[in-house]
Amino acid sequence: MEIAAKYLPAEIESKWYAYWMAHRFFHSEPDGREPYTIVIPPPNVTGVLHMGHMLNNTIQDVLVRRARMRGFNACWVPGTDHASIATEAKVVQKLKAEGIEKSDLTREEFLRHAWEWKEKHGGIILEQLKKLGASCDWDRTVFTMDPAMSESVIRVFVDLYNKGRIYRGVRMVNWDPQALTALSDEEVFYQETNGKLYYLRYKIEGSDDCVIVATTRPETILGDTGLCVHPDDPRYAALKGKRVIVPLVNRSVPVVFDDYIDIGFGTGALKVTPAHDVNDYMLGEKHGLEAIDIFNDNGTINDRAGIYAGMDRFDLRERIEIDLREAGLLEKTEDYTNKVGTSERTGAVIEPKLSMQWFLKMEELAQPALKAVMEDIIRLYPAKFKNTYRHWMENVKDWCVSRQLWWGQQIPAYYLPGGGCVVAETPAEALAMAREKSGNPALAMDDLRQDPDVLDTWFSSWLWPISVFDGIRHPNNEQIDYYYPTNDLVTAPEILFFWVARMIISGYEYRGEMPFRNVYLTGIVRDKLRRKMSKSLGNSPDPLDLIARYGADSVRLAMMLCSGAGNDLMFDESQIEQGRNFCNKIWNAFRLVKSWTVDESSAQSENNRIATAWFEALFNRTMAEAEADFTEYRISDALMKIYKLFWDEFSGWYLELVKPAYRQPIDRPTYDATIGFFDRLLRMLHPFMPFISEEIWHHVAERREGESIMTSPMPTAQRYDEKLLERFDLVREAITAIRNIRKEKNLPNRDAVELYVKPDGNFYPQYNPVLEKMANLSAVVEGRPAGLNAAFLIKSTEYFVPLGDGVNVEEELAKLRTELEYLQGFLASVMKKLGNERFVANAPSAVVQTERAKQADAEAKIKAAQERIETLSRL
RNA sequence: GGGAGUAUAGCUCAGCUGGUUCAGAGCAUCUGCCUUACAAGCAGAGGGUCCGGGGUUCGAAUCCCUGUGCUCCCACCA
Repeated sequence: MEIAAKYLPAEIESKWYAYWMAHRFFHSEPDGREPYTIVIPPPNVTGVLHMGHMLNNTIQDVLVRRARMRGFNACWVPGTDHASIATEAKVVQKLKAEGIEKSDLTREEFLRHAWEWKEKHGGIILEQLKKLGASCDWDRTVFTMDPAMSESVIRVFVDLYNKGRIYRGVRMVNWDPQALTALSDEEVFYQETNGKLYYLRYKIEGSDDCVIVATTRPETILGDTGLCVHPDDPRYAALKGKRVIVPLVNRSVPVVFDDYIDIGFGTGALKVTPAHDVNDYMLGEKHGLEAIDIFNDNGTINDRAGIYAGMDRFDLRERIEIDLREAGLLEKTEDYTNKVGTSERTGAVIEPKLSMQWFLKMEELAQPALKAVMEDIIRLYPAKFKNTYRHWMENVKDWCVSRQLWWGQQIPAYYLPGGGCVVAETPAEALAMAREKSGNPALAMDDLRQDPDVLDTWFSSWLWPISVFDGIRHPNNEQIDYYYPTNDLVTAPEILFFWVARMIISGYEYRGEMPFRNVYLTGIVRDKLRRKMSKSLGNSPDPLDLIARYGADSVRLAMMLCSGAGNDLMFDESQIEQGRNFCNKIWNAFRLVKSWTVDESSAQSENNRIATAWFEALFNRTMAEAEADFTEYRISDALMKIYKLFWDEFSGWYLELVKPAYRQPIDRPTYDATIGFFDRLLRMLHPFMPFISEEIWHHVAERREGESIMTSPMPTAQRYDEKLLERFDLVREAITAIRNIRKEKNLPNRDAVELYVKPDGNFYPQYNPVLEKMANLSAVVEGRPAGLNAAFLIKSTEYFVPLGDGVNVEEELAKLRTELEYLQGFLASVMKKLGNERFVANAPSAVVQTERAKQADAEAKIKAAQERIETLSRL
């Protein structure tokens, strides 16, 4: 059969993915085996695959496939996140393009559009994961707004409310006066804006003196309820107990003292407008100042601002400036640039606005979660994130769980007509509670008003490892009992707090147990300029395009090769080329082996016997090293070792060693050993490169229908002959040295040369067949050649390659002398160390031993060099 | 402003409790080779003030102090 000289992934990938799906290899159900569970960090339901997903999901797939091959009942639960902010924004945008404003729709109408959008786009990202080769149990696909999920979320909210952990409180939100909605911090852009700093005069009550206050927003004086200065500021010491008059408004407000104030900024005096600035709000809380909200939701001024009512906020600023100037209350203005928050959606300038929000008390809940990580019950990889984690958990703030959106789980709080509210899982329960609470049995559902806000998206995803197994609603079901706690979580460090920490908290609160044992924190995928890859920058390649051009295995390999845990990944397409080249290498190694014919009668040659024994040992050593890497989640290191094992050792040395001459057959034992090695190598590679390994695995031996490399057992490290590996390395050194001589002396590779050896304890003649084949020797002769020669030393063994004419004796001598000089210097440094009594006394004996060995080694080499100089000089 | 991390070859990184795997790997570069599996390859080679400055020690890439650069998280300055 003709086999393509280059690996062509496209057909092979779709063929095998379909095969895996048809045989339900990804599916898991509880059984007698030990489970291995990963829950996917659910991607945004309306998102598309980006490079971060590629990295993240490749790692998960490597872990899952490896666990599956190691005999675990592996279960990787996929799903998507409703991502209320991002999805709602997209739906709003889409509707806008159709000429529909969100404000024109009822909540129900809007949600219908949103669900439609979700149905249309929600599956895309999961389909993309399949292209990558992800072995998720697709039968278990979950969406954070599935009825069961939402029910779990609501149940938890009610439970926490009943436990007294959820409360309502006031908080500043970013208000978009154009979209008439609150925005999350992520949706606010801070832009450098040229504005003015206004210096206003506040009259001190009962005096003609003034305090000058600098502000960028003079219009907010309408909401001023205080003036604040630093307690240690000598300029304002006299203001103790005084009140000042707000300009134009003529309101008398107290002067308060707080070390929040930056004495050096402006005049060191701050006007306090609790309703319109976050910091002012904090000051107001602290000092008991009233909050006067002067804005309507659309950014115009409300009735509390007296004569200015109805004006737009920017018109008001100009108007106020004029009025202040006329009243002589404006000291001066200065040009000033500051950062102004604007809406990502509408571009409107954000108005900080007070609003009622729902909060979850965190401090107590956080304790078990803090402890679990600090005591390594849950391990973070890399461990450096423990510090960051601790810092956050020790200073955890209450979690604002309400969002002013429609897409998400609506908060199950119902307000009574006469004030007060009830919190219940269902409207029916709420009604019953409301009737009881109000003492009005006639109360109807329509009399209750449900809180319009939805829950923060993280409030559903923090339950993810439990809720995907329905463990909130049915805490003792078979699934959760079997799969929980999960094993590994793979995610980005950016969401360590938002998501990981909170999952740990909910795990302890709702299962009394950690949600996962290990957290692998990936790096961030950046471009060559170290910029984070993002859609807005347009610097992210399309992952599907990369897969189409290079194959999924190449892309997976590229992601894995350069991504130690927690290290950012500087993405460059050349890395994928490296992956593709490796695929090609594997492919061609397979082509070579496939081309061999077997001679059943001939016995295994000595050369082949050594080769197979050597590779057997090397395979086991590498396997053991890779296993050790895996236990520490050093996945890139493990891959690099396997990569080198295949490319350098198997292809470069082993195959070259056993490769028969052109069109010559190979003996049966060697052929079988080679196929066996290939089989095991493919299985080692499979978690990283599932497609090509499956394809070739089906070619290297006869397989039955339904067999798959992904369900075959992962080889395990066996005991191996270390001595053999050490000795073989000496042979390889000799071969490299001979190749060097050939290159230096221009001895063509195809011309066989003789090798002379002065055998000693470090020379093993049984390996001569290897030497002969790999270095193309005509013979290995004991002793020293008569004429001119090139020599080298390996350990204590001297080797010589006889040379014809054309050797420059002077050049050789010069080279030897510099080498001798270096050796003598080296010996001197070793002797100095050994001559230091404190070193000999204090250093561990092993260290002293190695120094003595260095000494002996150097002395031997010096002796050999001197001898050669003598012989050469005589010529 | 508060906190954390990091600095090693041109690039991306290993280097664990100080001591022969102490200066490493992969990629890139350079030099030979179209050698019947693979030029997406083979064989070789070069490349470093381990960020600067102090200290501890017989001994420091490794531990301590300090300066500088970069990155991230949180809070964002009237």
